[in-house]
Amino acid sequence: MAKEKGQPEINKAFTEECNKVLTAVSDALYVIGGKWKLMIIIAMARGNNRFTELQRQITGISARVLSSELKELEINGFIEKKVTVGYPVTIEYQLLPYSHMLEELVGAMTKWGIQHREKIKSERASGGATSVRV
Amino acid sequence: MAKEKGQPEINKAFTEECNKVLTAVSDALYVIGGKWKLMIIIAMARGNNRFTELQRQITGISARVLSSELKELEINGFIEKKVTVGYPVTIEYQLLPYSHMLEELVGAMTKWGIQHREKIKSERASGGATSVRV
DNA sequence: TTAGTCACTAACCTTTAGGTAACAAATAAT
DNA sequence: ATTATTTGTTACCTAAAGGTTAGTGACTAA
Repeated sequence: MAKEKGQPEINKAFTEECNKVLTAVSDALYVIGGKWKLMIIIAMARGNNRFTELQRQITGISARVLSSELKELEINGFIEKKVTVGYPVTIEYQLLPYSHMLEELVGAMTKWGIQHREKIKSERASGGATSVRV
Repeated sequence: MAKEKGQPEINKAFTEECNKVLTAVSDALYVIGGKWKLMIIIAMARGNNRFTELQRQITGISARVLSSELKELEINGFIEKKVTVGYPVTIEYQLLPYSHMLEELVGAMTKWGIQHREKIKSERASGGATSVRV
């Protein structure tokens, strides 16, 4: 079937565009991948700025994990830790502008997640098992 | 500071919207999270439909992982395995329509990933270490 | 005949993400 | 005086993700 001998320059352009996208997505997943990073940013964007608030809003996260994720987010320039000296000392985390660049991504993911849940629900309702053939 | 005594109904609306988004994102991450799922879908959308093509296009993935990820993608309705009987038997994977609903998400992630890489590069160039202050 | 490709699978191992529990220092509430 | 809350840290452990190596059966090319 002449394998990849035909249209070599078209193939190459495709491959390059593909690599560009793959690299970008891989980069993104590297910093915001994992179970919690986006969730923390989402909760903070909705006014949860204290450690305990975050722990309450994000069900299932433990103090240990929240603490280490906050540190990573700070190192990567997404958030800032603000310590207000006084009695008592209060600690607040603030989103930095860089976090807002994630809004489009979060929006797209939210939209997809809602559609996905709908799909699963309607599949359950109509008794359609997730098909596996061959 | 009257903590959460003021504006209780506004707080509640915020919390609920927040929960909705958190649930949606969590649902999305559950099915398309991880290092490889999106990458496979991206490569397939660009014409890589054979096992070996995918292995070549997606640098770093092993046969074992590719095989198991393809199975999961099939179970979740993203792709389909097509076996063409003949000499030799050929096996092709096809994206199902459901995969195309990920396009917006992939687009947003690609865009962000590219911006992120630019940011890192310019930080490196200007000698700015990723700041950590307490 | 030998070597190579395709599409995997099995067995095994390492790494990392994340969970659990306990503790701590300070202040607030009863 | 005691108990609870806030904001974590530390040590330990498990489970899941993913990597490595080898091998298979069917075909193809040299």
